[in-house]
Amino acid sequence: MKNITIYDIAKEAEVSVSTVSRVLNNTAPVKASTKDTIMKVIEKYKFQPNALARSLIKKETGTIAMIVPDMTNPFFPEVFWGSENEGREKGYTFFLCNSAGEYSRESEYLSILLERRVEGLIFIGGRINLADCPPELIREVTEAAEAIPVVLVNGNLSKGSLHRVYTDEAAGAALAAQHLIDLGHKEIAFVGGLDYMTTTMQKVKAVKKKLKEHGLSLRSDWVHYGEFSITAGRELMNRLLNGEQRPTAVICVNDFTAIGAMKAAIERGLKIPEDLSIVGFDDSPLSTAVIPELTTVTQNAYELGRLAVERIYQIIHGKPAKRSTVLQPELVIRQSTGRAPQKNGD
Amino acid sequence: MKNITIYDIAKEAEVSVSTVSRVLNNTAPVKASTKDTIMKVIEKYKFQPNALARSLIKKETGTIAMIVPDMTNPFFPEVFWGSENEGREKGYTFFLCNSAGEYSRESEYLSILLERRVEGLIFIGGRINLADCPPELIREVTEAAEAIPVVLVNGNLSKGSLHRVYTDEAAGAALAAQHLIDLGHKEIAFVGGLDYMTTTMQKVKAVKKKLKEHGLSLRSDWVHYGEFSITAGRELMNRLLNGEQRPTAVICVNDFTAIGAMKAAIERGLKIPEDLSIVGFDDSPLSTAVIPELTTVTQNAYELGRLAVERIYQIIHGKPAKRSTVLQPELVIRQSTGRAPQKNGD
DNA sequence: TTGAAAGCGCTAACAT
DNA sequence: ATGTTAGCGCTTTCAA
Repeated sequence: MKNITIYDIAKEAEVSVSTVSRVLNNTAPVKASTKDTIMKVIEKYKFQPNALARSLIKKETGTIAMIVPDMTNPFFPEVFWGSENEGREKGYTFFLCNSAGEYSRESEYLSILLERRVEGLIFIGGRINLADCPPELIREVTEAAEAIPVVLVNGNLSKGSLHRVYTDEAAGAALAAQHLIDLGHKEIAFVGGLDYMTTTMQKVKAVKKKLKEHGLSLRSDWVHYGEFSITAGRELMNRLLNGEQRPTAVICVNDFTAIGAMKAAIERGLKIPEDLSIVGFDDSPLSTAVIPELTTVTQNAYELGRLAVERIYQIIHGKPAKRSTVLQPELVIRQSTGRAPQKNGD
Repeated sequence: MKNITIYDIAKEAEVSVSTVSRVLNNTAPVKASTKDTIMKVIEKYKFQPNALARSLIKKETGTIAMIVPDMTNPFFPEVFWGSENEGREKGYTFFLCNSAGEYSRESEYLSILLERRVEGLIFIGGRINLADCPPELIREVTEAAEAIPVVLVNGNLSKGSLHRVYTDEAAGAALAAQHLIDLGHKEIAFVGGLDYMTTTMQKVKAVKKKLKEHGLSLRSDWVHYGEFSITAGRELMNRLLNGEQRPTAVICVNDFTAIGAMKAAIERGLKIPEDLSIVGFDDSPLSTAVIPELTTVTQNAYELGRLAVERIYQIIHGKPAKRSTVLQPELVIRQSTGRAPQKNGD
């Protein structure tokens, strides 16, 4: 069964292809009557113009791609949702590519997407959070950015030469620390996150700084690095609680690890927040799903995604666009944090 | 800056375009030396062949699309992940389209995707779960299915004429009911889900049937319909608990509502599972995030997605493919269910 | 208001 | 082993 084309429509409507094209895109006035007959034929055959052919000549595909590290962390679907919702109105359709944390997949997708002539690329997670990203991996991205607009979400590469949209994670971590300090906590720990990722490092650094400001310090044996998962949070928390002394409050790298940490603590009979306060990061839907509800730092995932698309749009249309946008996080105080327990014995 | 094409490469390498095409696709033997020089030029210009032009002539785009209702429910990202991971190896890139539950968006995407000549379409949620789907909405999908392979995940339309992959939700609900009955529960309620969606209806029906088998019945004032969210679960549970009598166990339409229900119960001072048993549905990551961990029914989200792509692949390649595949769910018993409380007074 | 014709960048016969 | 050429399905000058 031959595919039906604009030629078939033209022939049946007894006009030229250009006229059909004109009614399809209403790019020029067409007599109402001829327009009518053409529309009839189009509907009769349920003709769908081939977007590929159109893109080929117009050099516009109307597609944007997003590369993410992990769809099971609700943070990323929410960023995607923000992007898609913003882009849809503007006529874009979205490719979603999961790297599963493998840099080789990122590379693979990078080249596939370039071949597909996506008009913009949103990169989140993976190599752009590496404290020390191999030059080759950086190069791939900067090269892509020479061909199409690339926006990094919550990450960085090559010293800020690329467009970025991000939350000030350090400020968020400082907020969390300040909150705990205000509650009288002096023994504060940090749990979760790989130590070679900037997401983790920035937070740890900010917590240290904030504690220092108040004459406190972050004990090195109270910093436990690891994955970003619930399981990891649980394990790391157990390790922490196995130590000689235990802190009265814990700041976690994200909500997943915070929940894992909460579970570990509760399993040991600790009461939250009476015995131990816990702060998460992301304000994902999970944070209100647990009991007690999690005190956490907002990441504005939706807004990050939305802004990334807005930026791409500006770049495509040659509008002035600043290279980086910072979102200030906020602390959402819920039930997992409370006043520091009184010291009596220990 | 002119786009660099296969012609530019050919000219610089002093060969014809066909030879370049040959090394690009290694579709025919090319002398090693010429191949070398061509490769050199390709790398020199970082030439990326235009996938649109290729697709146009080959009539293959290497793309598959998935239409989902809601990215914030972790069930859907997991289905997507299953699809993408299976499809990536086979050379497919994925469009992800969120309908946000609006049928008009589904329609819009349907036609956009057809124009983009995706090679397969995975449809999940939305209209395919409607007990009584308007003919027009059905027609749009069946028409799409005439052009490309369409697979419905956990839904149905037009009496099984379309390809389907789904979990036997009724069997899952029966499993849940049986489990509660085995624990001695006689007063069982159902919470969550819109009453005009098949996901909800099938479950309610199955629970009723199972209870009947055991000489029990599902009181109509113990069935509370609503959205599928945590908030809805909470509200509906509150409504349920405001009733004259309360059940000893509740089956929820999904994990979200189950968690909402759990929260409502706990807020009222009920102990789970001592006072009240709760069963969820989906076995999403949430189910192990909460305390107590949720007893739930597996949906095999990843596998559903994977199978959908496998099916599309079979259809494209003309291999025999059965029209529908059913996955049998399993009950995962965790901490939110326990023996029915002893009646003494009330 | 409409038509003819030249491409967009590539692949695939068909030649050589 | 390599080159020539005719499209794929559309948009867009340029003419009429």
